[in-house]
Amino acid sequence: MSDLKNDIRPLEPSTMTDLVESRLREYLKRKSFVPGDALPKEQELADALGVSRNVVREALSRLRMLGMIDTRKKRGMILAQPDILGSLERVLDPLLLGKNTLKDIFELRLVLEMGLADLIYLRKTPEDIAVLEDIVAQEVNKQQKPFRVEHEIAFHGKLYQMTGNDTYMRFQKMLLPVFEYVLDYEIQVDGRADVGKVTHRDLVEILKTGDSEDFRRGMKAHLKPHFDRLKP
Amino acid sequence: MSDLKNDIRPLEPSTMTDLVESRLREYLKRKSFVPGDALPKEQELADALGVSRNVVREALSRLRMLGMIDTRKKRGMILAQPDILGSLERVLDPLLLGKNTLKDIFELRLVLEMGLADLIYLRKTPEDIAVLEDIVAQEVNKQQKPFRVEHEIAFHGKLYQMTGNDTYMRFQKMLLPVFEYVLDYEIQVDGRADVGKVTHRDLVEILKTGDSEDFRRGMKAHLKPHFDRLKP
DNA sequence: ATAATTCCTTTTGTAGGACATAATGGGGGC
DNA sequence: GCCCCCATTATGTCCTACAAAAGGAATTAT
Repeated sequence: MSDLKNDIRPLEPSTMTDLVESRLREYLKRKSFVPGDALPKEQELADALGVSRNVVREALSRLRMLGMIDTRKKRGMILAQPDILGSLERVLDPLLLGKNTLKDIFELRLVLEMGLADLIYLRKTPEDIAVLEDIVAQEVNKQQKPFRVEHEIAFHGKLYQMTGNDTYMRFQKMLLPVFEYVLDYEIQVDGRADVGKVTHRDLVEILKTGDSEDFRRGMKAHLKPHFDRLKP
Repeated sequence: MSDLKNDIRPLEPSTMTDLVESRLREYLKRKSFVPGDALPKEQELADALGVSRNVVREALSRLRMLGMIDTRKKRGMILAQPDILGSLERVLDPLLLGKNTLKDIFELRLVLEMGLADLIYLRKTPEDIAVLEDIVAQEVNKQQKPFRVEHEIAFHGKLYQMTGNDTYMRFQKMLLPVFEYVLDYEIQVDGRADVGKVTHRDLVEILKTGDSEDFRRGMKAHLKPHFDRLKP
């Protein structure tokens, strides 16, 4: 279906800024700059490309937003390590995304939850378990809606932190608002807000005694209501 | 550790362009525009914000890159549906990323592979299986390096397509180059390039006769050499 | 009267110049 | 030799002007 759109690009009328942006990106790649290297000045780039400094600045502004370059007055610009998720963050607004994308992200978050098991069993420590037990201990006090969500975030957030994978954790955190948004919508439509048979407390118990397969099965059961929502 | 960096932002010296960008984003959110709505003209925005059109244009250029807005001459600008992965694509260059991020992405890709099972068993069709069998049938002819990679991509790509989740599929496709890059590096270092005990052919067999748990176990075995690389 | 064409208006895209600002590196003073 | 101050310089911001494209209006032909 939309498979084609990945192979052949929609051919949008590109402006000078677009061209300069891609030329700059290509230039950075070709010269194999490493983070920290100094880049030519704006005026030099403009002259070399045969465009006005204005256009160059618009293109640079984009790269700057992505964190690919850092600029400081007088020093000029230096290549930086882009924050890959920073750009995602700006765009991940439930209100801006289409229905299909929202559905995709909902599923993606479930996939990420299921994938926790392998990494967690590779890196969990007794201290981590203690923190988790602390979190579930406070669960009983927090049954109302705002507290429940807060608790969800604390628990699952800790799990992600235990993977020792920052990117993974941040990515999941960014997906959460979209997830909650879709959930709220679905609940408004069909009314049910079931909760899985396996609780947070059960999951912690599995972490202490079971293996990664057990944990994954437990997580699947914990998330079952969400999986049941998925359409074939 | 870098947990703090998510709660309190590094306070970078923001330029007018940065401010305008965030103001615009906030404005779009607050007015709850829907895709297709017309936005004020550049000059009006500049006047309202008390900055030059130049600054506004730099900010708009960023939003345009993210696909949040579309502009056509005379018509003005309209809100568009951002392509959430488009921005990621621009930044996901193995040469630009730090070592930690590369490692994170390597792991993330493994997590995504493990998560295939649930969605695939929800949506696979007999036709999909037939295509997969076709792909593995050609496996024998392609053992040399470039062909092997191509075959890997064909097989795993088809699996992702079977999830019916476009975002998931594109995301994985983007991660692949990074994955291969890390792999090449690791192999250069320690020389071994093992392959899992479970082959593609085995996986297809499981798809035909087993359940999602079987498939997941099979995938884990298939990816075992990669998992073994992970450090605790 | 309707349809097609042409012209006009409007808004974005690009150019070029000017000046403020801040940080750096060197020169001068102690 | 160390510290402070200043000139230099690259970026940040503003302004003006004009080209180009695309809608809309007006005009003409059928």
